[in-house]
Amino acid sequence: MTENIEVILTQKNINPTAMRLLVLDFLLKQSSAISLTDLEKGLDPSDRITLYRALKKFEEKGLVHSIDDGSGATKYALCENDCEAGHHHDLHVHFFCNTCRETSCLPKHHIPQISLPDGFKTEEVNLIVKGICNKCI
Amino acid sequence: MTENIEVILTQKNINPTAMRLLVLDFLLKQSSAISLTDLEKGLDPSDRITLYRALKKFEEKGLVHSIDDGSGATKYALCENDCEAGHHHDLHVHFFCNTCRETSCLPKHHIPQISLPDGFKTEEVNLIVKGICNKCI
DNA sequence: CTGATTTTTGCAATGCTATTGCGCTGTTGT
DNA sequence: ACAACAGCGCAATAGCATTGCAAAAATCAG
Ligand SMILES: [Mn+2]
Ligand SMILES: [Mn+2]
Ligand SMILES: [Zn+2]
Ligand SMILES: [Zn+2]
Repeated sequence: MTENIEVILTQKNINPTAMRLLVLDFLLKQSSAISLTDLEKGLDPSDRITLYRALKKFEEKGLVHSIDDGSGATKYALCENDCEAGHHHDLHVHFFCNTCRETSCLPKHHIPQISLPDGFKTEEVNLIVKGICNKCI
Repeated sequence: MTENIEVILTQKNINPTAMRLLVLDFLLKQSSAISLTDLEKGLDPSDRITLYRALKKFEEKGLVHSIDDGSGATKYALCENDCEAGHHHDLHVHFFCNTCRETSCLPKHHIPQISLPDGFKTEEVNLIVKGICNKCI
């Protein structure tokens, strides 16, 4: 299975270092998006900055996308496989649960077309729905 | 006109202090949402914390709403007149210009209904569109 | 294999933003 | 005048993001 993880990194042109294998392994086990602090706690003891740079590298190479859910800490989650280096296609809704404070990707839920006033041009859209998740009902 | 500003505060049950009159006056002059730092610079020399508490009070009383546009600093803008203390109705789209970095309310552009998976319940929606604004075309 | 080069890593340090505590001040009501 | 209270200014703290730099590890060239 480490083999498997290594392949994923290599296919994305990411040098599969020990630390990166650990990070990707951890990400694969998550059911929701995680913050850098979550990652740091999950892989304790590891250097926060190194983990930060691993996530940045993954993001740059199209392996993860970052989510600003308004909690103050950026969250990270694996991309669907159609993302490429420098260009993400994560145009889906993100859900933040006000109870368990977990952030989830809803890849099946695409962001609807947003009409804008004349002269405005859309480049990206960030849609966060906050409420109660299915586990907290 | 100071009279006018004072009335607005009083109607929202906000004690019209000198500092709050200045803050509201400044807010009324803006064409886009502003950060605490913008306010601080605009009203220089004023104590940042006092301004912060003025904005928080305004928000609590339904006079302004805060916007998390992903820039790292919370932005504030006056509410449409239907907001009340403790309950905002600012379900409109916000636009962040990647060029001039200004954040605008688009009160005419309501957030569409977002469908969620079974078991998820919506409480609020934050929709930020990023792109080029009409002044920066 | 060995020295040079590039990549990763770990740690220190910095910059912002948000938020709270607390004492001083100025206002208000008795 | 005095007590009670609201508002203000300053200090301090906490958390997150980001960069610089030097040691360590992996890669490459001769
Ligand atoms: Mn996502
Ligand atoms: Mn708005
Ligand atoms: Zn939940
Ligand atoms: Zn603009």
